[in-house]
Amino acid sequence: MAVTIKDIARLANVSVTTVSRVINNKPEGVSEETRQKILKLVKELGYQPNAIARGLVTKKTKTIGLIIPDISNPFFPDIARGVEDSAHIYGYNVFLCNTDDNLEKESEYIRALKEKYVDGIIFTSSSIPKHEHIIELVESGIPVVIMDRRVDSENIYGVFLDNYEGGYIATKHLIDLGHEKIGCITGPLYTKSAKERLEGYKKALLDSGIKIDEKLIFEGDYKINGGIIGAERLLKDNKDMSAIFACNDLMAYGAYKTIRSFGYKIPDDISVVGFDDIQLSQILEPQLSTIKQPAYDMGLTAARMLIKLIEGKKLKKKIINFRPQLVIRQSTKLVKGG
Amino acid sequence: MAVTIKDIARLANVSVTTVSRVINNKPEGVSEETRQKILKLVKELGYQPNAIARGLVTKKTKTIGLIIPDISNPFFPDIARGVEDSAHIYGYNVFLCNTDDNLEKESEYIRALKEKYVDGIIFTSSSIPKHEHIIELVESGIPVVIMDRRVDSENIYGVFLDNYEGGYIATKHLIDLGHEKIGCITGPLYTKSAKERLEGYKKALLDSGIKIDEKLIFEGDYKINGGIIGAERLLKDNKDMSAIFACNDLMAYGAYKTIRSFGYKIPDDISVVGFDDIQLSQILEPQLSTIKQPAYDMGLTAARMLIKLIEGKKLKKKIINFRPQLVIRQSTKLVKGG
DNA sequence: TTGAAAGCGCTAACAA
DNA sequence: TTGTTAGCGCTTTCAA
Repeated sequence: MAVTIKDIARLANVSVTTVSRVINNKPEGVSEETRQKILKLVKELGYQPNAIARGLVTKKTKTIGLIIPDISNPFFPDIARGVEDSAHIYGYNVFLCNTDDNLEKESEYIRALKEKYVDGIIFTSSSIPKHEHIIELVESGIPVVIMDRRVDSENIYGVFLDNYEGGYIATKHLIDLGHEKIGCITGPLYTKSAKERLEGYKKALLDSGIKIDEKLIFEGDYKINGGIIGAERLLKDNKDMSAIFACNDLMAYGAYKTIRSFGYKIPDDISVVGFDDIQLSQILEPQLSTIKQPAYDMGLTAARMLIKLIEGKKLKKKIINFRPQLVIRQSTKLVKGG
Repeated sequence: MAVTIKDIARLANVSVTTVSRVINNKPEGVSEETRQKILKLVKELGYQPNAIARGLVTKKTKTIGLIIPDISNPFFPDIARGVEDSAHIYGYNVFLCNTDDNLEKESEYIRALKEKYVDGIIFTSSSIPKHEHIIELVESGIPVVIMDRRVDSENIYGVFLDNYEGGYIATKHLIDLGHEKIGCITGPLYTKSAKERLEGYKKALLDSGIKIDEKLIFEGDYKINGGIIGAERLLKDNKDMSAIFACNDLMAYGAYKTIRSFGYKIPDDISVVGFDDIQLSQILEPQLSTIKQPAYDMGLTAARMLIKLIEGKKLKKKIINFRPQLVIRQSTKLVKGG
């Protein structure tokens, strides 16, 4: 049986109220003498407040939920770390939930987190087509911050990346190097991020007076395999293609494999640009030129927003857009004879 | 104000006890008729049990804590995913805690998790030299499963990898390929895993009648940088070295960089073996031969053990040792002229 | 400065 | 089969 506030009170000859005041650092209402007496007992007995009991009366648990598709997708650990660091600073703990973008699991976790009275939820999902349960979640009154993959709804708080701009600058970089026949391996086009990156790609081409060729566009899956298959298709259909924009790094890795298996060299024969800048993109040979998403910072920011929301503080903005950044490494090069 | 058991009771004209029985699926003590009536109301009103209130009385929260050094270290996401999947199956949620192997943070998280009355904790740390707080944690009565990095104490439950064997088979693989001058970049030697891998390396050499040369051993840090520096030192000091055993994949990546910067080819000039088999080891060029740690399975198993412990079920073994497995890819090759 | 008492939402003896 | 009641450990209102 753990020691409780009652035990302390009894031993100190005071009421539980007084002990509670000391435990919670209420500045007034306790004489310095009794405060010291209580603090001493707390230390001696190793008293630890029971957060469950506290939560029952305050309705606050100092706990948030982080709902993501999959922590083993290399894009999410940095986000998770950012969220957790931020939470830890403010004294919160975080529940990790993996949904695999599965609607049912999303609902399950939302229900479980609500039952456990988390103070707020950070939510990422690509299930855009059917997101009633997200809207419902948001409207249910519990503070929610949406991350990374955009959701349409009024009064939503969110941390996003400008995917359109990312697609634009990735493509622009290739164009600046003289490439004109630029392939694009997109993400799954039911996600907003994939659509936006593709739009950015198209706009960059148009702005440079290059015609959009549907044969140069392949719908991938944000996974390595999509890159493998996508590059294969693109290389077969477009003998004169000199560069590929893979809409995430994982697919760029897949493209690397295929390009090599075709006997081409990167970047001499084919330039490649990725998207995300996950850690290992610097280790690949040749190091991948890519669009950096500040995942850690986004996590940090999302948690900070959420906690401000929880604690009723004013937020300057409901939406914070992070700007992607071009990181030039070794996988892109001037077009041959360009 | 959320709907409570009381509301349901009032509307159904029964006592809260009866409602509680239905909510908790107690098989007896409720007529089918009232059960249906209550279930109907539960649905209509969207009643959700309050896990906090429940936890206060039952002392069970259906929550576990996962304490790891750093989720953004590529070795941990798979473990975390395994833990979370297992937990989810049994109806538990998991708190994610990153300690950076910092003793103070470890203690902080342990305290916080106890205050939140988690039912159990899965703990990973490399802070072997000063692990009184871990022993204390274990003795405090809360179910604990130690993961990956071994701790010495009686009655500890744990899921470990046989690092000694891993070090042995990695080295043996190189010896079998004809290598004799084999460098070793170890992990931080205050960790047991690093020591064991090194011991395995030494034993494999001795078993083959090869003398141990301290100049071929470099103490790294399990990070990319350690691999970079370690390979540099080893290459400079040992002109005839033909292979390197890097005690984790991250350091192997670092070694790749250095080896290339020296103008050597992998595996033609220098063979490299890693340890862990994290996802991206298959993507590197050349693909890394390495020792596979079944991280996901280890996570899965650790959580399953913990939950059995929590629920008072019998455990066959207190310690489960996973066996490492050699995965031969393209970074190892017969020694030149061998 | 201090304390009495109510109550958060639920479970679980025990009684009917 | 059903209900009464106490109590989990804490915060908070109100009164002293």
